Amino acid sequence: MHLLERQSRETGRDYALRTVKENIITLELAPGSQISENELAAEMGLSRTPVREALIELARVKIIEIYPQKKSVVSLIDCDLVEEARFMRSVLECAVVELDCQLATPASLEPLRQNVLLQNFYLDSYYPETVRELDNQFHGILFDIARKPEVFAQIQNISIHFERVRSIALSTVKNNKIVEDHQAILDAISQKDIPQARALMAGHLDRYEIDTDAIREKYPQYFK
Amino acid sequence: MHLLERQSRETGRDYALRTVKENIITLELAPGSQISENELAAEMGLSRTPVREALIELARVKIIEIYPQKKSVVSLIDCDLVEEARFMRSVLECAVVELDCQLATPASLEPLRQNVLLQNFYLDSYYPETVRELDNQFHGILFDIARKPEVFAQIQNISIHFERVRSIALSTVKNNKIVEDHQAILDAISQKDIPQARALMAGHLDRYEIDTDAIREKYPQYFK
DNA sequence: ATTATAATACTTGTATACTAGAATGCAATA
DNA sequence: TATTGCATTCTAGTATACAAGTATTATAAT
Repeated sequence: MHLLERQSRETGRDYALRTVKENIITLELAPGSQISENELAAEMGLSRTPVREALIELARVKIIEIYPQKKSVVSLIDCDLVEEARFMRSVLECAVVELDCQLATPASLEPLRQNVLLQNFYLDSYYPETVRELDNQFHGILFDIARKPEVFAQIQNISIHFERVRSIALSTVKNNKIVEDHQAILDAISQKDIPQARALMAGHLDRYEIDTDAIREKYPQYFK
Repeated sequence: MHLLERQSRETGRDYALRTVKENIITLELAPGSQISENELAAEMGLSRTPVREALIELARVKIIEIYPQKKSVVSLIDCDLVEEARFMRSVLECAVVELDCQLATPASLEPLRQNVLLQNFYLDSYYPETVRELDNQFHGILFDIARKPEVFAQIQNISIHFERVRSIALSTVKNNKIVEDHQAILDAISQKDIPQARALMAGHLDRYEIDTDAIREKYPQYFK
């Protein structure tokens, strides 16, 4: 497992959660692989308690499955769940960009502009993690402008199914399409063009859906 | 605190979660009141561990706030959060009834019909808990028909903010309006009338929003 | 009387010990 | 050889002990 640096004031539980989550998304902890509270605890230099608390949280969104007294495994990729996550995001994000068109001001759009600039900057540098982080930030800012930060937080829980698939796709799929999408969405919001913004967002999130089949070809053992 | 009956095979954590959640919704654990892992554990006949795990889960949706090494409290009613929960539900439920109009068959609608019949039956009997349970079931069935069960599960997490407000409102607001809404939504789905179904659902969920102000008048100390 | 300080009694966070159940492997027996 | 049974060794669930931080309270000094 790839260990992250533990941040100051970060509780053991938060550290464990962040680490395990990251390793699941990057497939370092592969779909279907067994995980042990004891092993993880030892690797991260923690006791079982904080690790266990983190795993419970991950089990709640079905990204890991806990079989009591038997074992815990990283869930296989479940296309139904990925579709549910996509549906949830798509529906909510489209509603949010509509709010953004109504609520955005030049000032509140500035962080968004900065973000897209950074995305363009890192596009050719090949830092996949940074690109993914900026992508997440972009969407998070949209929820902030719409004053729905907690909705975004809740979406992110189930979105891990989505992100795991996406992290595979990012290596093979051109990121420039994604950044172009973001730029176009930003422009539509600036012009307060609600139908256009909604359509662009819907198309943007659809991009990831298409990739699923290709990934399944490549890694069939990762799928349910 | 009002103790529930522990179900067979229910883990201590699930029992604690169910109990605390119920007591928060019914205001038995009032907004703003301090809670202690030790006290709760003693009351429920458990140790701190399963209780603590339940509280962590509730803190994740901000229905309780944990101040490390200080205390934990039941969150005051936060109108912004209630609005976010309402927004999330409204947007997703409207999208789901649209799917229902497309996917529903006479057979798959049968559970929904049964549910509405039961709601009418209990309407005059004054079992507020049963009515609330049937209400939840109604909405859950809509998500099942649309094949989005996990989305419903996730919504329910944040919806506790909503439900807490609703549980106060139910005593004062006429339930028959709600059951009438449900009947009308069911009819619209049967007729595959998408615009009507969406409009009815939106109006249905709006009912709860209106009540918030009245409750605030009555229990100002419960609000942030 | 008031203020400062120290003791103490709480809180949650973490580590560890113990319990119960399930799987595995080995040995004994048919 | 095949099968049964027991022991070992996993697992997660729970209980408890301890650590670290905060608030309160009491006591003592000014």
